[in-house]
Amino acid sequence: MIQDIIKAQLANALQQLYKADAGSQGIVIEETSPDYEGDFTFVVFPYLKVSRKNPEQTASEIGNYLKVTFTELESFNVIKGFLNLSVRTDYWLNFLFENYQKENFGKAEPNSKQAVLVEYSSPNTNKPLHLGHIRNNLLGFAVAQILEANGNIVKTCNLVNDRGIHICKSMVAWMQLGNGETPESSGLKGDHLAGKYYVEFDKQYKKEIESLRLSGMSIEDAEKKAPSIIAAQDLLVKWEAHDPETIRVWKTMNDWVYAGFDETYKKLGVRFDKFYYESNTYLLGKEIVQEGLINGVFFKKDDGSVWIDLTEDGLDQKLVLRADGTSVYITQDLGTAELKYKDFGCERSIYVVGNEQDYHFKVLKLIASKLGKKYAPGIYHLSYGMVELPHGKMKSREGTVVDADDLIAEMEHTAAETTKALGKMEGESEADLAILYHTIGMGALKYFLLKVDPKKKMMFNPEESIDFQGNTGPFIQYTHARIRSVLRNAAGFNKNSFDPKAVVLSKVEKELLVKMYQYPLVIAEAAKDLSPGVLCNYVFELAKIYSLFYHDHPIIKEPNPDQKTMRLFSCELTARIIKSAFGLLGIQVPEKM
RNA sequence: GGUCUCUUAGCUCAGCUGGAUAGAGCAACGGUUUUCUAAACCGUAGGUCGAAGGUUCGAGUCCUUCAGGGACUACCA
Repeated sequence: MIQDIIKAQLANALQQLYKADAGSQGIVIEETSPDYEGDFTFVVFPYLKVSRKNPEQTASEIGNYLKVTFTELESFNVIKGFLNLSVRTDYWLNFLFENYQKENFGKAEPNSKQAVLVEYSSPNTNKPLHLGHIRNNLLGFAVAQILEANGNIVKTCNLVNDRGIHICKSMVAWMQLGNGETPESSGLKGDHLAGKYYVEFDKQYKKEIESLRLSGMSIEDAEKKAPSIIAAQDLLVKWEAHDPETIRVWKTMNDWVYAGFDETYKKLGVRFDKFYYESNTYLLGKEIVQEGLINGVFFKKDDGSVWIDLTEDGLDQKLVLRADGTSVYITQDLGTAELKYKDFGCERSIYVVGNEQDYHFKVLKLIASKLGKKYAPGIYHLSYGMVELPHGKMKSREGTVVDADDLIAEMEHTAAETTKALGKMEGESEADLAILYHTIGMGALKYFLLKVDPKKKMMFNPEESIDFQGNTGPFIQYTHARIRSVLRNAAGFNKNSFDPKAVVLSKVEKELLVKMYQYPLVIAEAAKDLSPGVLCNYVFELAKIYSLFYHDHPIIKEPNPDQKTMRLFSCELTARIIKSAFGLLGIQVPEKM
């Protein structure tokens, strides 16, 4: 990379001129701001102490030194303490020529880096997926893809929360009110059917609490004594005792939900290497408790419950095993971590889970490391922010959710309307159009969710539809479609005649080349930060520069064959990068739209 | 109460380990199509980066305090 060469050159210059031992690692250069002439900028302020000259003199001195030693340097200019360096045009043209037809440009050597396990999605099986889950799924998928492109070996898994009191609530309501309703008989998708009874349960439960309260009971008591909740708790006990009828209903309902999830996952385009089910893992972790007791990490209270004291680490005491010997959430997760390590052998393990569980994962990692687990340092909670509506957080029970399937359907619908209104796709088959609408609708939705920093909470207003113009998925997809159209029209053009010396680069043309040159670095940065947003920003900037280039320069009609070739190569590489980057984000790009 | 976190244009968001005059998109207003796809391009307007101190050559970025949001602080998962 040219950046490394520049840094080495600068380090050498500082050494020779001022005897400053910076080492190329310590040198920082940045992209020159567009308002100034140059490609890269070196800020000399930190080195005034060693140069003992004013900023301008120092920068000029370094610039003049580089002019002699650095052959790729075209020119330089100095403004205050900023040394702006321009790289020779040849360098960028050679880059283009060498890479324009590389299928995997930007991606690191596959399987060249550490193995990583990414756990994401992890749904509850009592209700359908909503917008928050979509964010989780897209993030998990994109992060896995990005890590893979970065050279990591990546495995993905999904820990399905298929048991517990919330599942029993749906079951109770269905058993009492369902009259044997099934997805077939109701025409409802399985997960939506289960969700319907989850809501039914809550309605009935609330009514019961209300009437108990009217009869003089306190709220706390009413919440515990309401017949519905008692029924649900009974059911949980029966489930744990493997009562055949309970297990049968549980299995039936869960299977409906899985069929529903499967459909939604397909529409979202996410996949998993392995599914874990909590019904199989919820008893895990007890051996670890024993282990911790033996080596003194845990302690037992008089009632028999087992705890860990994390007060030294600024946290509280935390229960790891109940007095009756049953495990709690953290116990299970410790056990599951062990299981995952056994299954995949990944020392690095990423959990894509909402930021409401920051505390839990802090504790998990801390306990694992106190237990001396090899995988403890590699536990990483990719803590993403909630998706909020104008009224606040989404709550399934209260029906204030943006349903995943509804939203996907709406996005496809809007894509169809917009496409029809533009009228460019007339004559295409219905089947092709359906695929296109899905591609564009999902492109808009995915880009919308992925472009914001995962760590930050984000706002979604259902009243305002997601844009298809500007900084959006469809704009970038459109840029790709446009390039493909140019390349189709240019088919048959003889690309052999390419003499770099006969080419002149305009400002935009050069900007485009420099932008494309950055792609490998952007993948590495996105992987380092586990942030698909970095990639979104990059590909948007690329598409913008391309659009300007396209607007200002003829491509097919360019008379100079070398210039024309250079432009076609630029088109080709831009299209490849857009397709590649969007691929990592899980977004398809159309040939026409 | 304690811990964590957020606050940048009317709205939604960028801003890399401190660097030049704080950037996009949407919304508003005006312009560009006999020419390779106008889901595009160009322009105008819009900001005391929540507030106040501090650190230094330099702070949206680091530190402190305060204000206002949010999350967590379950023998629920």
